[in-house]
Amino acid sequence: MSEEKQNSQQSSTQRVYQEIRSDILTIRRVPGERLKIDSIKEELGTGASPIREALSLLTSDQLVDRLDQRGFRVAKTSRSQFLEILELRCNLETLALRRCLATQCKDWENELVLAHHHMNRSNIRNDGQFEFNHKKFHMALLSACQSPILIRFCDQLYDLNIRYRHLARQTKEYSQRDIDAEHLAIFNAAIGHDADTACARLTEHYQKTGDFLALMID
Amino acid sequence: MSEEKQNSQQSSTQRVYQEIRSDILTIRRVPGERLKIDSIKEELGTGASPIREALSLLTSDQLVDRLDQRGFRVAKTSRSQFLEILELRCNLETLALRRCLATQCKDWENELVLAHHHMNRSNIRNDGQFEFNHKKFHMALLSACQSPILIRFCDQLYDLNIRYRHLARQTKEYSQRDIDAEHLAIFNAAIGHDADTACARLTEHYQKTGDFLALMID
DNA sequence: CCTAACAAAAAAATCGATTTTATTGTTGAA
DNA sequence: TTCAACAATAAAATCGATTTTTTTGTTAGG
Repeated sequence: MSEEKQNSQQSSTQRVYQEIRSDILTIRRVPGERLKIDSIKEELGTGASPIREALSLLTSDQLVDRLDQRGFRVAKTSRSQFLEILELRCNLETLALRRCLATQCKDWENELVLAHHHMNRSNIRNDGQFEFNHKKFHMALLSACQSPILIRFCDQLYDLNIRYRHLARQTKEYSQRDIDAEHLAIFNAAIGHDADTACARLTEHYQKTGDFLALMID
Repeated sequence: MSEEKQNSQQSSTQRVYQEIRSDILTIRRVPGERLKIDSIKEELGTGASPIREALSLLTSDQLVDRLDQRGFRVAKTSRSQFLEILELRCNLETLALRRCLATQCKDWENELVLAHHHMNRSNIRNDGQFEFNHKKFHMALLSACQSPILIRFCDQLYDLNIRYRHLARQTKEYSQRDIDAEHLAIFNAAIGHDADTACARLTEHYQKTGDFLALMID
């Protein structure tokens, strides 16, 4: 009902933006690939203007490169960028997490509990929402840091990293490891207001996933 | 010669982007102001498409807000955002600076020496390039950190901060304090490979300017 | 065989006009 | 007076066509 309304209200630019964004994050459009306006026009059944605008927006997400007078292409990936993202996430997210814990905010705890629960539920039921709820959980850890710009940076880095997960998945079977336990350890430390442990578990979590993925990339 | 060529080569979108960006950074377009396509069309003598694209690019810089179906406006400023930028800059730039010092790169030192020299020269001669060279100096401090994304974040934050300097300038006389000495202290510590001192001087520098500006904003 | 000059094709960039959506202003009923 | 419904206006969003620019392909000269 409200979804239908939203759908018709949503601008063509937004629709194209979401569509191409999702294609890039899941490697349906591969790194380095040219994004021809005419082709996309046919694919998505829309004019050139919304497409160009959507691609412009995607350049700010660092998911698309704009070459003046030579069109757009999907941003390239590289092993060095993967490691760069990993390190930045560890740095920025622990910074944000520490601030959340410092504020002692009840709303934050509640949000975090729910996010963790939803993530686990998606995982058990395998309802196809795990990716979505996984991001929700990680962002919930940072949500009370009182710094919208920092949150934005972390959000961007999260999305940039998704591509590498998909790249690794293509290469080999992507094991579940014991991600649940890792999440739980972060969660418990956060709820227990133990900043040092929470940050340590968070960076361990990223580092482990990182080591695992790094084997498969490049 | 090559400038003329570049000028004609430069796309209309790029020209509009630079133009509006500069207007926003210097408060010629004030925070919150609506950016009407038609008005800008007349002002800059170009069509709607390049303008919409340029504005889309500016949203990624966080200098413009896009309200779906309701156009664009100059991003608002606030005291809390000012403090947020200040704190993030201290955190991210010291992170980058430490990495530069860790790499022991000769090219970096040379670049830094030149940037510092150019900044001082502009200041003495008052050649109108100080703003430009000041940014160059600060970015030179970070340039060898081996993390393009981190540099990009710092660059964005630098530009976001410019607006607050201009806002403060409008309010009252903007004193030179002893900025030269502060820069020199950072420079010397960096050249001397003293990471702790360099970072301390850098954050002091920002904090001092911050305290000064904070009095005048809001 | 290689290269430079040119022509043809493809694609990007831009424009002007049209369509859609939001905003403003007006009227009339409670 | 106050509010709702509607009409008029203004602006955003989009489209289709045109203009530039780049890329590709071909030929002639060395």
